[in-house]
Amino acid sequence: MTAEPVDEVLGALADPTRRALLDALARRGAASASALAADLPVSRQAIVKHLTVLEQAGLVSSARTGREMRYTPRSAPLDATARWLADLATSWDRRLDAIKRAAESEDP
Amino acid sequence: MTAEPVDEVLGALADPTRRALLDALARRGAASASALAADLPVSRQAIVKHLTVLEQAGLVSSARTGREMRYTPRSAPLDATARWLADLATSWDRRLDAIKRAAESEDP
DNA sequence: CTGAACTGCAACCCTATGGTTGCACGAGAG
DNA sequence: CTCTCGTGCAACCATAGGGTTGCAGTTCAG
Repeated sequence: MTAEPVDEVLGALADPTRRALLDALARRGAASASALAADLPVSRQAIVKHLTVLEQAGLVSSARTGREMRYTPRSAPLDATARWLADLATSWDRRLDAIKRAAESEDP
Repeated sequence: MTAEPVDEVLGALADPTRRALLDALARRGAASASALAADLPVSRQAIVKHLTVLEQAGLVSSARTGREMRYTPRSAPLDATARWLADLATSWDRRLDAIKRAAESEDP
């Protein structure tokens, strides 16, 4: 049912290290795994793993230049997920409102 | 740095079972753990654990009526998180744009 | 009063996953 | 040509966390 990209985005965003990584990436604009490893308190390998997850979620894109692997943040999935959340919120509100109104018109 | 509620909301939303649980809850408007256990393919105890996580994230509120514990979905954290994500997206865009412009005015 | 319906606590299992280290390989820099 | 930098792969460790079962305690229904 929810095979949509939102799954992966939420999963990716759930990890604090990954969020810090995205933050560092956005600050630099684009960077390699080794460069990012200098910023964060984890090994380069850990960062590579996180970047893989983020890329699968569409939150970063990778491009090789020579021996370097450059990662760039992608905002589109963020926007999509934000809309998804907002829609879900209004959907809840509508439903709860309907239920409340139904109860009011029956009880008293 | 990110001790904000967004942390917990993202973490809570990352789990598919939890999302299904929220969906069932929104559909019913409000329900007890036992009632929800009938809908989902997991034990009541598992559901209780999930509800605890969701409540800590502010996504549901609980109220006891007699021997029943009734849970209600809360949309506010969803909206807040949606706004957070949207803001983050625009922040990225601004930054990347600035970097790109800077590169253009220097290189050629 | 007795039994059924729900909740709450605790002990446990097991897999997913965040993290590490070590090594081998391709590509520039000198 | 050689040295070094950065990547990629693989094995491995340890904890968090999703899930279960069992049991004791409340609160309502008959």
